[in-house]
Amino acid sequence: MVGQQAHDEGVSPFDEPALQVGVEHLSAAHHNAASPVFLDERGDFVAVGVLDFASGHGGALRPTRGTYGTCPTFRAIAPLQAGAVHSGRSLIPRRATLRHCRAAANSPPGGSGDNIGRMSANPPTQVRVRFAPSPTGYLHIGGARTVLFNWLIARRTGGAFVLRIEDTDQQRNVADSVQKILDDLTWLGLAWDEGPVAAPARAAPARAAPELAVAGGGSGAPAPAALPSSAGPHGPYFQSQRLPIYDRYLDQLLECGAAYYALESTEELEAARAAAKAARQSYKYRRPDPPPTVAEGRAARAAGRLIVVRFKMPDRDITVTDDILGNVTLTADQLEDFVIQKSDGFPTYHFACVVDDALMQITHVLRGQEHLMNTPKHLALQRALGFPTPRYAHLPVIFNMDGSKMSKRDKEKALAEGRRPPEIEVHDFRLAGYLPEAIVNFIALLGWSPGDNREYFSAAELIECFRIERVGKTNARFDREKLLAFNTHWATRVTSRRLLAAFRDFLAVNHSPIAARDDAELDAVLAACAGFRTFADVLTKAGFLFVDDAALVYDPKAVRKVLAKNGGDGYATLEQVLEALRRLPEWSPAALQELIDEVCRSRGAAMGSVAQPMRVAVSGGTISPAIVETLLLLGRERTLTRLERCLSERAPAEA
RNA sequence: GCCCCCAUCGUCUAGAGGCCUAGGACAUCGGCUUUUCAAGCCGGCAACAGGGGUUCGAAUCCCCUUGGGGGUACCA
Repeated sequence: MVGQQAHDEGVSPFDEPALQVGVEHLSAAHHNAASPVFLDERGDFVAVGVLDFASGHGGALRPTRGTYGTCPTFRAIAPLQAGAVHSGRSLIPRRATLRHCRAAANSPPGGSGDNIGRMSANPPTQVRVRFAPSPTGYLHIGGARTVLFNWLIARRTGGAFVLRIEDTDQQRNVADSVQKILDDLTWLGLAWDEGPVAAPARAAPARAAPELAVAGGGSGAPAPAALPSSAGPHGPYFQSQRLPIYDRYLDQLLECGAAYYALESTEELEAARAAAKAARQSYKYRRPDPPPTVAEGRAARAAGRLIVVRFKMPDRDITVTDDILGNVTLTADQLEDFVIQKSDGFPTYHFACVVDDALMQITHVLRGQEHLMNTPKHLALQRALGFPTPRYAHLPVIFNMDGSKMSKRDKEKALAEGRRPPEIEVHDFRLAGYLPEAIVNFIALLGWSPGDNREYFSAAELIECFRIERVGKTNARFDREKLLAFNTHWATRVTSRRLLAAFRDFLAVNHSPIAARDDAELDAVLAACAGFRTFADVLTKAGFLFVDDAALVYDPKAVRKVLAKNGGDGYATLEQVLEALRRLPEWSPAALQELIDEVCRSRGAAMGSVAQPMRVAVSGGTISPAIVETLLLLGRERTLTRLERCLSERAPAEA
């Protein structure tokens, strides 16, 4: 209708008065079909708009409320524009570009309602997402980000978040690592709806109200088997327990000729690759012609040969439609017949993943960008098996600040070089004293942003705000300083009850004897250390409370600088302080403060030259809570004991 | 080598052809506060990788270059 007509004329037929002004003045301005310029009543230049008719897709203007311009496809985004108000000189709609115009035009009207935006052009009855780690260790922080985004989509849409363990590589599987991953996820508060059933947590629960990782009534005790059991309607959720399922589909492919046994040995293939490399040619597996028959393959296996099954990659280009990256096409010559079953009978990742995604009715696949090149394989497999294709979104990668990949090997390297190992896996951050709230908030911002200036988000707020279309394409670097700032923030935002629970978790995972202290004491410590960056800082600042008076170690540098210098002035101060403290009738904040003030006055000294000697004497170093807090926490007896001990062990004075 | 993806302050990012003299946050640098370490408050510095093109107008669209990343397995 109007749109098409406008397209032909190259001028927008506006139907609202405000817009007609622009049209009337159009002739006065420089304009042509491709770039009209609009003037306001006074003839001032106001706007705007680019119509790129030449390249075949319109673009248009939507200068004021309720109408839009020329591009037929533009109509599709009208719902997005509803209610938009423009003021001032600019009449450019904020969120309408050709790019989006096109995307929206391809979606059925009304398809962007209460779902996850671009990822649900065809809203399924239920969104089902999954995280599919292979059990090789603790959960990597990058994996945590992938989990988070999946989880957010599931929670936002009321869909299901499935956890599936991809343990098809028997060499790489690490014992106990499934439980570790489960623990990490639980600690982060990212509960799965279907998947392995977690064993009881090994440390005190960190979340105030952790969502429990049991679905489908998985109330029983963990199975005594090596692997935890699964709960959910599409289980088991361990690929190693699904071998018969893969075999069934494999036979189907073999029988219809879509796959074949490939007889080459690993050595032969390696030699062929090496030869291609030596000849500076790119290697591509060449399908035997004709390929071995199924009977030949089975006979070879029966004879003990280690052979694989390959999938016949169709000889055509394959385009991946990615909700973050757009369309990515791989040409036929880049696609080769790939292995779907290894010689040990296990499926490869590609095969198991496709079969399970289909059987588990996964609708959206969000995974790391390292999987982008795998997707054409998966698409072809889905087509051959008659499976639907889920929507895909490949997430940008997370790197170290120096641009290297964040790898757990970084930890070993640092240790070997005598540096403090960096936190790489979720568990490392837990041990280091971070709050899961801060981790979740921080990693959410790695690749995603809400579009406004907000940065602090609780999990609930993330669920509300997160949209896949706001995930960027660029790789991010992991800025530990910023994480620290987020942790500092969250430590002051969570309730004291929650903070205490998290602190207890920190103490428990670190096997700290302090975990035995009672709530009141730990609460007081936490309060005195307010402003701390991590729980580890709490220990550096208040750790002196938890050692025996006789075992307190004095930092020689602190003693020298604060007590012994200036002819032992610090010690002199201490003697006076000790004397006064002994006579202090009441161990209260006010009384202590008054006492310290009095010592300052009588000595004509600044607060610092009284408080610091005291701090060193009772804590052994220069770092502790505010001095009154410190004395209160320590109590009268221990304070006096430590002051006496400090004076009796007096170091030689320095000038 | 070949294929693919990406490119705004040091870092995470906002940016949807004219709201840009490019915004926010972290870091950093000043200042305030001060009893140490933190925290807090105020302020400053700081970016469109380069080159072409399209356009009246480009951070934004196109091309090339450069840089970064990924893939090129019987790993996932």
